[in-house]
Amino acid sequence: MSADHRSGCPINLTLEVLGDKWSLLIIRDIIFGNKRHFRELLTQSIEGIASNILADRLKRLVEEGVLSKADDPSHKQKAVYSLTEKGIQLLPVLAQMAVWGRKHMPASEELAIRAQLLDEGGPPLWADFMKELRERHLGIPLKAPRGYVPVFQRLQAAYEEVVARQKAMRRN
Amino acid sequence: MSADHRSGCPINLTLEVLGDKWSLLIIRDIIFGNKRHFRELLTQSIEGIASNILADRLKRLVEEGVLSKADDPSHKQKAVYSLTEKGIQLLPVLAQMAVWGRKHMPASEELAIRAQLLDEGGPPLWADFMKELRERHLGIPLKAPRGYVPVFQRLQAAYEEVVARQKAMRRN
DNA sequence: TTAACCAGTTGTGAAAAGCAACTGGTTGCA
DNA sequence: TGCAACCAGTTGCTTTTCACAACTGGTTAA
Repeated sequence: MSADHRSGCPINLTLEVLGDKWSLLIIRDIIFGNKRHFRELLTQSIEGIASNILADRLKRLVEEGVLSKADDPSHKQKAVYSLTEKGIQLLPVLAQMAVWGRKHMPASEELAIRAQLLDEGGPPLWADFMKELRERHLGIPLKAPRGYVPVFQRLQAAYEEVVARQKAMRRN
Repeated sequence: MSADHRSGCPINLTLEVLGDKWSLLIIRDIIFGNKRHFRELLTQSIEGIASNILADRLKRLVEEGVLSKADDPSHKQKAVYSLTEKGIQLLPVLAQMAVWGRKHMPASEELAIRAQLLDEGGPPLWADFMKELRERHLGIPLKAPRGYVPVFQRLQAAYEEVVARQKAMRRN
């Protein structure tokens, strides 16, 4: 344990990196929303993060090795943020937090559906999702059986279905 | 979702309750260290929490229904903090954070051993541990098979073994 | 009766969060 | 070529939270 840590406890060390109100939300948006650019993360964050805080957190997460930053070849000014393997392995942490929040807090239905699927699928589903993230963020080819529907797509479809159903309900 | 939440996302709601550097450390000490009193949590915290912050967090966690507070019958002034079911169900979150921290951060050996056992035991071990916590904090009798060694005790023994081994190493 | 213990509270300065406006550059289109 | 929209942030400012040390008023055991 180096002198800049409060203790060598694994839980404490995790909290030193992620123990604030925004870092894990940014990672959530990258993982579940596939937000890769500063502007996407800024303007499409439902909680409304401030630009200076976003800039600070992205910098910290890159320094900590949770994210990596690269130039977007299609646009000189665009930066692309990717998860590292260290970042991808935060999925189980996020999944457990989602399960707990859904069960014990007043989650809204359309945002809780992903948590429900993550809960029902459990660790095997998370492992599949992590393989998809490795393909997307690390360029590691995904060997999927024929007919495989990506977890990302299943979560997205379930979310959109709930939103559509809510819209239909409101019309009546 | 009520107006005092930034969003109805389960992950966000979890972070609104636990998204700071201390709340989960307090819960860690209650779960893994069986610290139940203010003074225990204050003086035996390896990270060194300040008394006003501890008081504030305990108050918040009680308000949020993660902890409950009761008088200690053996001492008029003593307050006993217990986990609620909502608090007990944070164990998987803590376990995943411990696993992540151990793997990706410079955890010290004696504090990492618990994380290793939690990792190896996985969800079945966590479920056993949660039953023990229900007995200790909620008074729900634990029906254990004969010869059952509590998870709490196994974690404690493993920790002490590492400490003893380290001490022996230092003598040479 | 006195020293140690109990759960906190108070006062203060330092750090972090939050908001709005702004910077300097790039790109696509007329 | 010129201009509007877009890009990743930065700056200055106010408000809120954190952190440390000292302190409070009461309880318990010897």
